[in-house]
Amino acid sequence: MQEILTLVSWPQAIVHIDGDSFFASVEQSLNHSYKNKPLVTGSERGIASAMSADAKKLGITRGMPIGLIKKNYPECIIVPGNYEAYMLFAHRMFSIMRRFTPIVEEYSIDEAFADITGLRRTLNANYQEIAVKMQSAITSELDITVSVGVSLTKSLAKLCSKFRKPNGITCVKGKHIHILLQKTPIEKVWGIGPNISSMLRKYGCQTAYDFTQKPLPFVEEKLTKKEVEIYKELRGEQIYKIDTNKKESYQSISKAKTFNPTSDKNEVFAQLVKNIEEATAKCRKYNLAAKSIVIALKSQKFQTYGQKAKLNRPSADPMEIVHIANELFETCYRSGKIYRQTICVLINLCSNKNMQLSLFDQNISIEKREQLFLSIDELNKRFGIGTIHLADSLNARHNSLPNFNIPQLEIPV
DNA sequence: TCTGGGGTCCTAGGACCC
DNA sequence: TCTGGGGTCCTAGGACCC
Repeated sequence: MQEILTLVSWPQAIVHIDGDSFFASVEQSLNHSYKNKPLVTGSERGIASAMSADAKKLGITRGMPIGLIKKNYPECIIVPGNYEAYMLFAHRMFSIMRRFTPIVEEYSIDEAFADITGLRRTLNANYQEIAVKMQSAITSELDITVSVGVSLTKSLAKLCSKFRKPNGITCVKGKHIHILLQKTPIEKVWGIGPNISSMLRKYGCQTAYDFTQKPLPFVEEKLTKKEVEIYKELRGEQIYKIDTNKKESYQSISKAKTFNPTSDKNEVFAQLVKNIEEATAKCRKYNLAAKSIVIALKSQKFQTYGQKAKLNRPSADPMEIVHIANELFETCYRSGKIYRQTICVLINLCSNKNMQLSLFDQNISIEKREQLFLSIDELNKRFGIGTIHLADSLNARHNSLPNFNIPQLEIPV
């Protein structure tokens, strides 16, 4: 038996904070009449995105169709997602954490890590007390609850925050890590999914502890770099640093939308064009341009057919991309087949600054079009997404006309 | 969970070059 | 024509996350 390393109890202290049913909690914080009631968010997507504790008690789960919830749980409050509010709450949560330490990583909309190593003296409290202070500041100022984990590494802190939920706090120092790991089934480890865990179970690893007791050469031989890193993290060795950089760019941007299954070619293509418009708009928002695109169609039977193409030049121009996508679409689309989703992925993104124009591009028309789409972005921002769109996506929009008195403008490709 | 939407990173294998 | 060895880059696809 190998001993898990940690002669010192706290070589480093990492906090992980995880919002409890975050979207639902924000809705309840904003509207007190929702408190202590079953509530789900996500009506605009047709499935439950998040459920309040009372909704969970009824048996409502993530991904459950909204129609089914309405039918079976008429008492449940159903609201559309309000992402701006969720982001605002997230920002507040992160700033509260930054009062304690500048080393904060915004991991997702409802999760963050913080490094509080060495702050006991400054803050005049032990690590657990610091975590408790963070938690109560968030709860009292935002009126939501969060679960908190503290341990030696990000992977361990994440296990801790999951250990007691909701509104829990779990603090595990080096000499007690084995207890936490023994109570953690292998598939609950962050980064170990169904595939790797079923493989590890075949080698006798039922719990995270069993995994950490395998010799390092075994892990290196049977698994990949990622699992080796997780193995070390679980043994208390810090591999993943806290990344304080804010996310400001993307490797890829995708848009997918499920619709009522149809074999109507024009409608399927219109759905694709709509996705392209939305993806390229996001691309322009971040001053990015795509070097390649992928389009895919998902059939009613959940088979996916995709095609990829390189663009002549990096672009975020929907008219240009629709043109290429049209050719790809023709090779994917099978007449008579019923489709339920189209997907557009912009990949190999680069900055749109200093973009090289190819020899044959007509610079003036490209610049004019860029101006045009910037103006359209501004209008869509002011009056609502889809106020102005390409004529090709009209067939995908008949159910979602905006309800204000601006005529729909369409731009022919 | 008869299955929504948006991401990231890693690896193996092929193409191509010296 | 056969053979050797090494490097880089790209791509498809797997696996996982929230």
